[in-house]
Amino acid sequence: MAARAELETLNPAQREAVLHTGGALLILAGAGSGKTRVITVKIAYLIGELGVDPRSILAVTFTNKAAAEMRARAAAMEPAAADVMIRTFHSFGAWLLRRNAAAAGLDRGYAIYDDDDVISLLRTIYPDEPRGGLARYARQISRAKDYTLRPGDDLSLISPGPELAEIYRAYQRRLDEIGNVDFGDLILKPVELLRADEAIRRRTRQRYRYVLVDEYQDSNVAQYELLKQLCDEETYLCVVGDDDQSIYRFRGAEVRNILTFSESFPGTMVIKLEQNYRSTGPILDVASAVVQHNLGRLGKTLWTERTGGSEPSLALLRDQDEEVDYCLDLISREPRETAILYRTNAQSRLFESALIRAGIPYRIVGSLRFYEREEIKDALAVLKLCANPRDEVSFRRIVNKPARGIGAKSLETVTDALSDHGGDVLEATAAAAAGLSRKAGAAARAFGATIRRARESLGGGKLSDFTEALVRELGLWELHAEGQDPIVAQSKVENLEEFVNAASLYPATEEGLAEFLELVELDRSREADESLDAEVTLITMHNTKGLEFDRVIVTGLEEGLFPRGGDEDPDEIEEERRLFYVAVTRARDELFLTSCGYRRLHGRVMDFVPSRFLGEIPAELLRHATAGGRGRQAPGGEEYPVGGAVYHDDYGMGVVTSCRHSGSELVVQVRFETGRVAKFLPRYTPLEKVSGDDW
DNA sequence: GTCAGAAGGTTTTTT
DNA sequence: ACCTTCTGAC
Repeated sequence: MAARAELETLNPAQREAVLHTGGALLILAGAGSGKTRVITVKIAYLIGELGVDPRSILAVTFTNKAAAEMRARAAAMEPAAADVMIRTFHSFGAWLLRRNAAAAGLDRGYAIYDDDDVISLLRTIYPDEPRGGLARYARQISRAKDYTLRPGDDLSLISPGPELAEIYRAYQRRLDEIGNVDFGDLILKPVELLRADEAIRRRTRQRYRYVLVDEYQDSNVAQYELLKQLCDEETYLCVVGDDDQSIYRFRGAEVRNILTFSESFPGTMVIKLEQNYRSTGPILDVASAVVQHNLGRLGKTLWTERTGGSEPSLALLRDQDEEVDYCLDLISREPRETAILYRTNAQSRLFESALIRAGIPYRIVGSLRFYEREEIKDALAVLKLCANPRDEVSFRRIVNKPARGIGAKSLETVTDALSDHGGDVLEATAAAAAGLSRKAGAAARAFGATIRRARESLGGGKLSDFTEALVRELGLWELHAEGQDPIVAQSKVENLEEFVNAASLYPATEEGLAEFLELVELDRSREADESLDAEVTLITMHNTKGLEFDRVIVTGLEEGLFPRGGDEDPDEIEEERRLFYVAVTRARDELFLTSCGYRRLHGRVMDFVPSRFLGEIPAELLRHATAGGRGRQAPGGEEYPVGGAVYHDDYGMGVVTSCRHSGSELVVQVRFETGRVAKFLPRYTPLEKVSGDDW
């Protein structure tokens, strides 16, 4: 269907958003309100009806999946949309840097370091620092870049002391010497490039007259700065997002970007998309009731024409085992597309083993990622080293894998020689080989020669053949094929084959290699088992964004687990509340909530009180389910007098410090003789009242 | 270099 | 509880 016909099927707000021209536009699109549709129709309309050159449109998303979907849907309406620049923020940044490599101080063959590579690089600078410390530095540096901060800037926002500046400076110097970039650089470097180079800035602005941004609530400060650099007074900027779905603060996303968009871009028009096409009314009521408790929001109320629908249900359960039973019971009683949502990945385990036991096929999203597997990272390191012989991180990963006698001592000799060879590890290896032991020297020479020969052979043929031959020649294929566990080995070989296969679309040239590496580094979202169409999906709440299911079970609604942490940071609680909103609005037809009285966490059993979010839902919106599974114990309803003595099997004697109702639950707080204070639900946790005589 | 056992540390993770 | 990382002995 062409854009014009498509327009007729939109609701008035959607149509207004598509037709809007002039100044900046902020589309506040509630969950399930058809925002992707609006963007894609807008792209098709610009091209097909307004005659806009598709090459002058830039559409930015956060995930490759979203970009691919946008491209496909726009092209279905308007074939010329194939020429629109539709990319993720990072991929656009990488493209801009590759295109202006010299001006950005980079080699065209630069590779992108992922988080693990960043830690490895930090380790070369701080060899004695434990991994946890390095990971913290890596996080802080990454966060600093999210805020466009450089080592010389005030970093107190990220970390109080002076040490971060020094670490960041040393890290960046080393990274620049190597000539690679990290994820943060893919945004920050383009910002700096556009700021510093007027000609490139002018050229880029002249090319993109229309800039569209999806999921704007997830943008960070650096991405905002990039938009600022891309847009002049004449650029048409349209951002789409939902402040209530901003859930990546911990990664540097700034809700303020969307909250203050109108001030940042004067003359902004705001259009709200509030009609939801996904969920039933009662489900939206639950979502709205909770998210309304947030102070920092623009405010929007979802509504739907979908009347009826079953009442969302809350089950207060004794523990995880009952929770698992409850979910399986729902699934087997009435099979249909169901997603089991949880806050932390650790919670998936019990569900997984129960589903296996019950013989119910399931799909787990986001567990072990393809590109994080050892064998794949090895193969990637091989290619990265071919692309950039200054890549010390990749060199270190594979130079002695499989073991060929190049130990720590030999490595040190090689890296000591680096500065004499412009950082080229292959040259340094050749030069240092003479100073090594006979065995290490020969091995190092052979390793270096293999990589060098491979680099020289670039220029034709298929990248898949190139990759396989090299990985085999280096002994990595054999290493992984002959692990102790034949099942593991089998899967490793299959992964390597899949990796090689992915490279077959690229030529074995320098450009082909760089392109393939970029694709792989920037698109690691694919799951190993995405083809499996099971009815049951296990997934973290974060991972559900953009997805929808007939039936959703939100599990683990317990204070301390969800929301996580205490009351210290109100912003954090608001973020968790948005996560609840995201989770609930994934459901089309049925919503179930569960909360456990106690659960095993970090090896010990801990008591939990129902999540505050449950208390924020008016009682009439929820049906209270009785527990399935095994029977409950301890009759509820009995009051515990404050000051009265109680006995708990694990904690011993204590005094009641408070006793109140939370929803329909009686919550008792006890201070034990040990000094420990804990809350209990007497309905699930045996808490024996002790008369004064027994003390 | 490899292995076993100890110690440590545990949110979420589009790129 | 569980998984990764560090350590010391062979």
